[in-house]
Amino acid sequence: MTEPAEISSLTLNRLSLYLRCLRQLQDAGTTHVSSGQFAQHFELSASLMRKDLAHFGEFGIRGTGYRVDDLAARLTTLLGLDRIHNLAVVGMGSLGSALARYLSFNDKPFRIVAAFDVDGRKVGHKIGHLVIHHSRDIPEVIPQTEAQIAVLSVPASAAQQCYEDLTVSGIEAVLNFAPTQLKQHPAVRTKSVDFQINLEELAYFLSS
Amino acid sequence: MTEPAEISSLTLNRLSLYLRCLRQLQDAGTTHVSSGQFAQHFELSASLMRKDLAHFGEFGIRGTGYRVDDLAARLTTLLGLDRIHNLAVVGMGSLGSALARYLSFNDKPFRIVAAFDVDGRKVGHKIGHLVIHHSRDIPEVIPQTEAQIAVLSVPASAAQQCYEDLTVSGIEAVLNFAPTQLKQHPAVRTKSVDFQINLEELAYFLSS
DNA sequence: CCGTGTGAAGTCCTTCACAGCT
DNA sequence: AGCTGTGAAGGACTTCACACGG
Repeated sequence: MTEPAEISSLTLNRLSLYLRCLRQLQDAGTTHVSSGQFAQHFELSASLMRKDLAHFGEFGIRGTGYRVDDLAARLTTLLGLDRIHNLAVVGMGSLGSALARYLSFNDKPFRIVAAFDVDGRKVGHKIGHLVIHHSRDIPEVIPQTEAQIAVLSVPASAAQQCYEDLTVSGIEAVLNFAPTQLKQHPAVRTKSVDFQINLEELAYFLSS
Repeated sequence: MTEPAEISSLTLNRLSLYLRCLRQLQDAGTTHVSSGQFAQHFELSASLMRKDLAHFGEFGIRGTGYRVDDLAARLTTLLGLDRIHNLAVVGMGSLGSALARYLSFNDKPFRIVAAFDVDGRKVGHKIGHLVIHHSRDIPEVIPQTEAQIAVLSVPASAAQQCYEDLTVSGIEAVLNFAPTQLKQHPAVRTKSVDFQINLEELAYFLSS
């Protein structure tokens, strides 16, 4: 009813999605919405949305629906997006730089506090106001920062080593972009974003 | 037994993953592997792997396991990765450029045949040997190429419009990187890679 | 005897359908 | 009357456990 027993990834990801959609409604000036209208507009499931929300309590008004501002605010708090989370980016190749740039827009609840690369030509240079450290110094530098989450955007061949350096440096979570199956550390929450596998899935269904 | 009834995304994604792992074994010189050894080495499930493969036939030898080369070859064919698939990249910002660069390594079964952006300073310039077209010309240019899959890496605000232009131009599949819920076209297979939502999931579980 | 291939069991996730609140 | 919140039904995915082939 009130407290998260153990919430599934799928539900959590949808909650993020709902919040994003609610913000679109806010921008459009919509103040109230029912689960049915919401589902139709964004091509989602109304009953699933209600079930997802039910994990955390009651958010709506029977007979009326949901107040957009209220639901958005409550989801923001619930997901912890009213706090700033500090990130370390490991691997400042083109992907790492793109992610860093994207995350540096400061209306977001994420802030980059450390950057690493193995390339001697990049080390010491600045990206924004941030010095790039050598990857070998991860265990030394991370504890001096408040970084909780690491974004791992190194080549597949270097990913496992970097991952392990991060785990010993006290990082709490890792978002991996390297196309490799990491041997996971149980105390570090780890997710992979694997665009290659998604592309291969699409390719499978093509006619020719 | 033999023919794909209707294969799930989850199974398909794992098949891609198995193939990737098998290639690591090939590089290490391993010629034979049982599902148990494989699962232990890569932290996967042995019985699930066998079930996944069972969708497509029999691949192993009872009492022995799998021949690495053979299984890798059969998965490659099965997933259609022995053919080249042509891509269009829409949105040549830092993310689109990073993806383009990554995909241009030519041992991969993907080849970029068209690139688009709205930025007048980029249009007409070349990325590698490829001219960047204006996004408004998508419906005109795409049919002249053999592009089957589009990679959509534009800002969220432009994603829906670009998506629709792509669908009318005859694209068969879209891999969306924009953090927005697309209104999907039924004839176009569409997947989203949403790194923001994954990051928010990690943030949820952090202590402070 | 070992490991695959596979029905059956179990678990997790989604949809249905309706009681109850507004 | 309309819509939420929710038990119960249904479906999808994973794990179990063992018959069978090598």
